[in-house]
Amino acid sequence: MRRKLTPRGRERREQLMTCAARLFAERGYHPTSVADIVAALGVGKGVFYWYFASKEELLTELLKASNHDLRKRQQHAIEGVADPVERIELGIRATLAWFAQHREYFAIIQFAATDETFAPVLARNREISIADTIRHLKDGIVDGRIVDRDPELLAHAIHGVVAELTRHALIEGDVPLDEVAELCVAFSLEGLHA
Amino acid sequence: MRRKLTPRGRERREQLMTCAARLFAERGYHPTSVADIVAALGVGKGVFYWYFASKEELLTELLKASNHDLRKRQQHAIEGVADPVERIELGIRATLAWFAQHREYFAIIQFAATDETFAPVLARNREISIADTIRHLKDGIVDGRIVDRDPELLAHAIHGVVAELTRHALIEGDVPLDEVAELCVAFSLEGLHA
DNA sequence: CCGTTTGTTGACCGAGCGGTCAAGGGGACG
DNA sequence: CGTCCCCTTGACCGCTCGGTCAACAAACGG
Repeated sequence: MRRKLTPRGRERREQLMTCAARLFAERGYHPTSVADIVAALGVGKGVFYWYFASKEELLTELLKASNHDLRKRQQHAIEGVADPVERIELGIRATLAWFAQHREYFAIIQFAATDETFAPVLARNREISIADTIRHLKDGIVDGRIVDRDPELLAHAIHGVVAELTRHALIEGDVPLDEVAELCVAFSLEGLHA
Repeated sequence: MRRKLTPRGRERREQLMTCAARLFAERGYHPTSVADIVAALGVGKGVFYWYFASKEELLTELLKASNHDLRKRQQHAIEGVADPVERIELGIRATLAWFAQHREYFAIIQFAATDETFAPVLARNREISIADTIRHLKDGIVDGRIVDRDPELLAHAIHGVVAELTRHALIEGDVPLDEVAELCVAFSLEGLHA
């Protein structure tokens, strides 16, 4: 494993990450061997360990990079919008749109949550995201537009709706994404109430 | 592996399942070896393969048995209640109460969802549960008490809220379960609306 | 008291894993 | 051309895994 990379090296590293992400998503982390990853790229095993210290480190990098990318997209989506309820809505839509473009990561993240080696990384990612949501919720509560309940629990509830409906939309290919996003927002704002 | 078991045999089988469930929850499925399981029980390796054809079969049995138990509890909870909204509420509370008593299974189920070997079993369990919820939702929609939106998506939304808040309540030990159940119900019924 | 069935043991096996490393290619630069 | 250094190779290592099996113990019915 080396730290300084030439442009060529940086590309290889990215190839490895992309390829590994696809395989992890398809077959799972443990069942995918390092040999599988390098074979899929048609290179020798040493290449892997030139760019990563271990299989474990690769997944950690994958989790960090994907979360960074998602977060960037969310922030870009709500940029310049003041209304807290609207910010929540735009955040939800951005999240769904991101996962639609990076389907592989859903399975990977879900696995990582079950493995105590990676759970900490994921927990940190989630905490940040929850904290963001809590901020908007508090603003909305102050404005009297959002029900006055524990913002942390509310934030988790929203995350739950988004996560499960994202999963459903990604697996059942026939559900139009817009419709799902619509319902995520509507359900979060109004619940089942007629 | 044998099919006919004496009472003594049935007890051993249960010991293995309980023990394995604990280890799977603590360390994960793949990282827990069959040797670990039998060692934790202080028996030889042959015992495992007397009761189960494979490690895979054990987890499948675990998933089926746990789902059967949860479902029994849900049905018992809503038994004799006619009102659809109330049935949904009682179902949610029963689910949370069951997971509070069987914490191990949350991690196990979450892992199983990420492994294509076990995903089908889990998908079937979920389908059944979603179908139950859909029935109540449709009743509520007919009554005009529930918003007229796609019941399937609504059912998934409810499941998402319950799953995520259950996870949060189980991991953050300090959140009182009643309060979480309360919010699950309130959020599902009214959303964020003030 | 013996035969049968049920349950248990732990050494053993082949396979596959994550990870190492000595050796060698090839582009850039003098 | 020589000589760096980045990158690549793939045989190899130690180890653990899921799973097998011949032998044996314990319980039970007759």
